[in-house]
Amino acid sequence: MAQNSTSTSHDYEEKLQGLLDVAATIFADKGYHHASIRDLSRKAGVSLSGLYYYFSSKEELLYMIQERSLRRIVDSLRDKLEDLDNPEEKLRALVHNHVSFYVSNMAAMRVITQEYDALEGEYRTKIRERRLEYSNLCTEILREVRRFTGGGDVVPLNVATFALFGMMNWIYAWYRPGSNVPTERLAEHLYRLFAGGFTGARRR
Amino acid sequence: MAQNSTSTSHDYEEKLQGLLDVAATIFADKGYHHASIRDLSRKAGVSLSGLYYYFSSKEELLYMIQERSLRRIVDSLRDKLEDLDNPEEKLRALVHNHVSFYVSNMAAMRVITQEYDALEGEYRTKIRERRLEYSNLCTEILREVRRFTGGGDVVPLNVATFALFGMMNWIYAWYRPGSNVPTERLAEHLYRLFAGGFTGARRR
Amino acid sequence: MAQNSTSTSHDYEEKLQGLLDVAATIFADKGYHHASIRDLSRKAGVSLSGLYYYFSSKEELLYMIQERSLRRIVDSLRDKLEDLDNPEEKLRALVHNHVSFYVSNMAAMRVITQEYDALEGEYRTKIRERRLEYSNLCTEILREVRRFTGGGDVVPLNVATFALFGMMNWIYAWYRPGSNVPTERLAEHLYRLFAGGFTGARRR
Amino acid sequence: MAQNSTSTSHDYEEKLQGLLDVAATIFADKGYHHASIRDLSRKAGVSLSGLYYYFSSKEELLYMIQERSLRRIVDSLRDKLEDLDNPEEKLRALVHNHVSFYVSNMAAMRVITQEYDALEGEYRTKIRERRLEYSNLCTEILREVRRFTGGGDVVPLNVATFALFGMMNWIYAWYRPGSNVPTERLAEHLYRLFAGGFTGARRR
DNA sequence: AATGAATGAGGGTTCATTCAT
DNA sequence: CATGAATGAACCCTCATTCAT
Repeated sequence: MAQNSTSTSHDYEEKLQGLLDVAATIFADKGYHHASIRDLSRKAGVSLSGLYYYFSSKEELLYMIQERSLRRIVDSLRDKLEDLDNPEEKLRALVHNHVSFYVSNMAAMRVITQEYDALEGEYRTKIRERRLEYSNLCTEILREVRRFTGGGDVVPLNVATFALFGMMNWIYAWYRPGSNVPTERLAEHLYRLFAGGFTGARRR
Repeated sequence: MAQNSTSTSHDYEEKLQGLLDVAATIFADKGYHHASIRDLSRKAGVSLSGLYYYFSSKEELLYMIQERSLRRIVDSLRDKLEDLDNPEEKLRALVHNHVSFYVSNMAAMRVITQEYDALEGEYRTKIRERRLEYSNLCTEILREVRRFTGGGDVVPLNVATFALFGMMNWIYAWYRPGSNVPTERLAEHLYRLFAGGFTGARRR
Repeated sequence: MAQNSTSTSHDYEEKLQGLLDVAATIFADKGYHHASIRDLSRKAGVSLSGLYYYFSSKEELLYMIQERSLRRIVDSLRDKLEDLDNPEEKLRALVHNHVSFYVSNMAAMRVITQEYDALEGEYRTKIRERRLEYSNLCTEILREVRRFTGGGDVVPLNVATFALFGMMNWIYAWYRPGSNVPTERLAEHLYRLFAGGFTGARRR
Repeated sequence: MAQNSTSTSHDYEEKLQGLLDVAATIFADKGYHHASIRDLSRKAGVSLSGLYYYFSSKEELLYMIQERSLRRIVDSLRDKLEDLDNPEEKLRALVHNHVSFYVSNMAAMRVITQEYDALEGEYRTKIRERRLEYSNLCTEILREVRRFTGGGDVVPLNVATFALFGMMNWIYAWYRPGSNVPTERLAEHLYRLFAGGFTGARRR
């Protein structure tokens, strides 16, 4: 209950996350390569060298942004799936989870979507694994949906998976939160567009 | 008819297009900001300063790549639409046109998709106009489709438009030509996924 | 006799010497300027700032390493000289003392040999004095040898002195302890090479 | 005979060599790691970035300095050896060649002597080979000398080789050209010191 | 129509050192 | 005694671009 330690790793974590947030914004705005550590230094009010106490390279910074957001989005999805049995509801949960997370973390999600190629070596490998984990989760749900609705397998599951992610990840290019389409509704639109095509694609 | 001048604008045009192609590949690979004019000089076998005879800045290079490809894709679409009356066939033509062009010009299309923000000022304005022209074309077709199939207007047309482009533009992230899904079939898959959802979204 | 204080200058001295040893190794390996205090912090298992309790600057660290080793080598030489009368034996003692100390303190000796120029101001002055003391000792012995063997003074004493130190200080560049030439023998080889030339140089 | 080309690779070579000379001086003065490319830029009157037209990294600069001097000293030695048969004369030529080159190229030679460890990878390998070539040449001459003078093999040839180089390479630490010992005489002193010990070492 | 040589601005990163705790 | 957190200065290097030739 007591919470009286003066300076703990809690402070560190908080400051680090703050830096990651600012960095995500900058990376989203100018692109990873065009963004400079000096930009971050300026916006975060931390000296250039002081930043390196929190990460050891610009690339690690990029990695941390991607890793943390991917983990959060997948964790939050798994949470929601636990309470659901109906495959279509699961798919619906996935879309709503993704879209809602995307909109509230536009910067980080855009970085994930656009700056994967900027990672190299081990960083890239680890992020690839996390992405794969996520898309596999999606593919499995789609498999259940198809089994459940009895649709023909006209469209390969992986094509469908990527089509869905394409629809959702393109959001950054046009959608602005606070527009006349609320996020909830946007998610529902995308869900219906995709699900309608996916389950209905059998007849033809 | 005469073609006897030793060095004509034909040569110039050919060489320029060659440079644009190489540049598109590099920009697609490394991203606009990370790519360097030196990379282009090396890959194209032209001296660094020699390049500046063909374009006046790196940004103009980026602009030309985007402008030319956008023009070609829209022109080719308009061509195909002329012969069609059925709205669903028009939508189908749009998807096939986009996907087929995308796959055979992966580099340039990726640059269009990902490096729009790298443009500034007048360049950006002009490309925005071309993009708008293209997406308006799409929205109009969707409007016709909806009128034709009599679907309810659950999903706003602009949302649908962007969803469709999202699906198609995500191709670069996963599809490799020569895979076991031929381009033709890929286009058909995407068309059915989208059209099924878009026209079927009324019932629910 | 009493040794009951919990933390004495003995502890301090011991820890300091440990740090100097580690530092000497690092300086020898990477060179003074290329080595970083962070390297020392890592290798010594002491925090970066914690190091500054033991020395006040990187340069002082370098100074202490050189000063202590120079003092030890000269002290040990003086000790040995006390028991000797024969000039040639004195020269032999000098060579053996130097070589044996050099090999067992390769790191520090290499630092002395190579990083004198890195010192500035007072530090440099003090080390210069110690070096001078040592080389004067050598020159004096050579003078005695020459008087004793009656050789002509073809080779100036200072040239001979530096030639001798050159031979001995180059050891770091090629000799590895544990090779098939034991240190004792190495010293004897160098002694004979030099003494033979120095005392024999008269005839010609 | 005509030599009227306006701007040729001759200019380039000349400028490069000039830069290498200035760089060698700086490296000799401050040490490779402590010296900065900015120092070179300043002293050479060339912009920082302009330097990179002539070399691609600080390390390549170091490599070129070492490589060129090593080649020159070995080439010049081979030249002189061609006219000689007597082994002792060959040894004498080696010492005179080394010392005279050393003194007239003090900076570069000091860099070779002191900054070998700063090289890494391929650069290091190549310089090691050149050094080996040189020291092998020396060892072979010593072998001939021993055979010729019939001395016992008390001192291993490699020990003798390194002792000789040690004597000669220590020059930078004390000798100043223009002192009261002319270079010619210095070389002769060192030759006699070494040769006397090496050939005389048999008697004992 | 093309190039070699050069530049200023800015990039990411490391460094020795400090200071409150 | 020892540390975590921070900093200013300096580092090497790359960049898009220019200009005389």
